Amino acid sequence: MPELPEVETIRRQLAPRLTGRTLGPGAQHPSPKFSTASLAEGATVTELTRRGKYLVIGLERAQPWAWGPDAHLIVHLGMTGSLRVRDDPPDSDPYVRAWWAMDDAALVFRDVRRFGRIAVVPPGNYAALPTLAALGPEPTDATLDAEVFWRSLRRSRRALKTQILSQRPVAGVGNIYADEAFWAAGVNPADRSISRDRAARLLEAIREALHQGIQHGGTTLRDYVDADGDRGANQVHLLCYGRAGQPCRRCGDVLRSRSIDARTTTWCPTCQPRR
DNA sequence: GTACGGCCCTGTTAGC
DNA sequence: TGCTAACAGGGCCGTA
Repeated sequence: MPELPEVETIRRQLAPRLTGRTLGPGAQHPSPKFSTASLAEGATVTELTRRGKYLVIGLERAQPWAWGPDAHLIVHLGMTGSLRVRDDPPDSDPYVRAWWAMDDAALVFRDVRRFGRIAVVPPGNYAALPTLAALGPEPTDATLDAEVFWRSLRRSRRALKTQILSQRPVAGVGNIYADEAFWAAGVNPADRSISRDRAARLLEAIREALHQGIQHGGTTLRDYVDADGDRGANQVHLLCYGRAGQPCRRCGDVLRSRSIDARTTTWCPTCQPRR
C-alpha cells in the first residue's frame, strides 16, 4: 500500500518522463473519485511534487480552467493504485480507472480496489480533499522539531498510532511505516500520551523508517509497483510490521498483534511497554 | 472541535 | 471441490 516512500519513488521516476508533456484525451471511471481526471486533458505538465501520500502534478493550459490557466492534478494511490507511463493502450485492462494519451504512450492510473482518488483543482485549493487540506508537515520539514511534534501529539488523547495515521502530526506515514517506527522508538502505539523525550525518539524513528523505505524503492507486500512496474525491496527489511507471532529481532519476545483504529498493529510487549 | 464507527471496494485466504 | 465469510486498510462522512 503506497505510503510516502512509495509515492516519492514514483514521483522521482515520473518527473523526467512527464514534465513538459501534454496530456491528451483518454478515459475515466464514472465514479466521482476518478471522473474529474478528464479536466486534465489538453494540459501540459509543469512539475511533479508530493505532499504526504499525495502526488501533486502541476498543469498549465492555453485554454484556461474556470479558475485560471494553472491547475493541480492530485493523485492518491489508495491501497492498490499505480501510476505509470505505458506504451500499450490500456483499453483491455478492467482495473484502469483513468488514463491520458501522450503522443505514442499513455499515462495510466490503475487501481483494483478503487481506494485511490484523482482530482483536478486550482493550485493549492484542496478543499475537495480534506486530509490533504489539513495535512501536517513533511517529515523533512526543518520546522518540525521534537518540540513541535510533541506539542502536536499532546493536543489529542487518541491512541498515538491513530494520531500518526491521521496525517496531522506528520504527513505520509501509513500502517507499515508506523509499526516500524513505533517499534524502533520503543513506543507503544496504543499509548494516549507521550513524554517529550519519547516523542523525539518517535519522530527520529519515523524519519529513519521513511528514509529507508525510499532508499529501497518502497515496500511491496502484494500490489505496489513503481512507475516502471517494478516491485519495491523494503519488505525484506521490515522488522515489525506483519511479523506478529514471530520473535522480536531485538529482545526475542513474541511480537503481538491487535487492532487500533481498525488497523492491524504489530508490537513487542517487552520493547514497547504501555506507559 | 474531537472521538468514534461505518462505509467504500475487491482479491485473497481461511473455514466449513 | 466449491461455497461463504472474514480480512486487508486510507480517507471520508455522519453521529454523538
